[in-house]
Amino acid sequence: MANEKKIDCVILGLLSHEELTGYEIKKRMDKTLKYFWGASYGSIYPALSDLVNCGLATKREGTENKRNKLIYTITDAGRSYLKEWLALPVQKDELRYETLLKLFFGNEQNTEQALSHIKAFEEKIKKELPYLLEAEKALKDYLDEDTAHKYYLITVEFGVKTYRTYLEWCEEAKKILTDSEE
Amino acid sequence: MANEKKIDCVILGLLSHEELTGYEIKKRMDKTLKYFWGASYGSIYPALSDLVNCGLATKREGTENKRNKLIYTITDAGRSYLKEWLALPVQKDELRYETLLKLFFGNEQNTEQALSHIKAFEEKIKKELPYLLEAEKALKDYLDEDTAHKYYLITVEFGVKTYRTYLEWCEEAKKILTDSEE
DNA sequence: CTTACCATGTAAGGCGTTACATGATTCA
DNA sequence: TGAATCATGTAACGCCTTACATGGTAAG
Repeated sequence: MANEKKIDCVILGLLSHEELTGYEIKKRMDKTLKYFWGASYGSIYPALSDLVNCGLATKREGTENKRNKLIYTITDAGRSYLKEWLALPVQKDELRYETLLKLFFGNEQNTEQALSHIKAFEEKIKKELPYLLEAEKALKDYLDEDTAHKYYLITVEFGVKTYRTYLEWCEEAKKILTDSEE
Repeated sequence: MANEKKIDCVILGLLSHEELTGYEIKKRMDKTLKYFWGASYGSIYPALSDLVNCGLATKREGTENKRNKLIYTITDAGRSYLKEWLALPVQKDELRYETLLKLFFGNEQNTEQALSHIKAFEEKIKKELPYLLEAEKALKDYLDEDTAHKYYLITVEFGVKTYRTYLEWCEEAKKILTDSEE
């Protein structure tokens, strides 16, 4: 198996508590993981083939509501591999915010432009925050139903807290720019 | 010119207020931009060549303290290009935290392991925060010296605020895990 | 009947890192 | 004299996204 390819680990993680198709994996990721780990079909389907080739998952055909599906299941080897990866220290946490990049060079543009970048960022966050709050509520209500829920909650809390901080920062950033204008 | 290649824009941004060598560009980025935009020599040097080929920068040889250097200067075309890019809306702000990924799948490992990922994250943040605070102080003290400083301050404030929130989150995350143990 | 969603994939290309290769100078 | 830092690059490779290609089903 290739060394610690993250997309493989993510998929194994998702498969570790239910069988899924490639399409469903993408949906799961778009709903819950996309805040800290994105993936496209172009990386998911090839990764699934690799996992099968390496014996970390198995593939079988299935039919559901008249639709043909390729259902993937994690193997024991897959579970071991996942556990080994989880035990290793984190290699990299990376943040790449183009918004901050453009603001950093704000002196080369006019104040209005910088403000509009901040406002666009603010709107995006305000649009996404309700989904996180919804997830937070659902997880808190059913925390005891599944031991996995507290781990999901931890990651959602990260999102809620940072998003609220982002909004506070937007206010402060706008203030710094408008105060210095007059 | 290739369409909006970010590394080109970053370099032009840095060149927009001083001439620099490739080596110095890397140092600048490691000190200030690395919190939201990283880059390696393997991307910087080729990008510099591209910029010269496209007429967005010029290269000249220079000697300083007995050392030979290749000094890059932004051209008028380079300034225009930078301004155009700054005026365009932000395309993507991306966060990729492997720490959150491993915690999301925490149910597949033991609580101790999950806690150790949180602690490692906490330590990394605690180690970096002082540098941000130092930069914050310096920028606030000399805010009026240069109109660019308020833009730098905005990005540093982003770091300070989010890092403090990260530390609060670490406490909460640890609490969620240990409370559910007993 | 046509739009949206379900479902699976491939190919080309972009973008970047790591490791390698080289060599000068400074400082302890 | 050996390590650290200054300084510039290349090559191989990894990993991912975008766009393309295809076709079935559900719902309005």
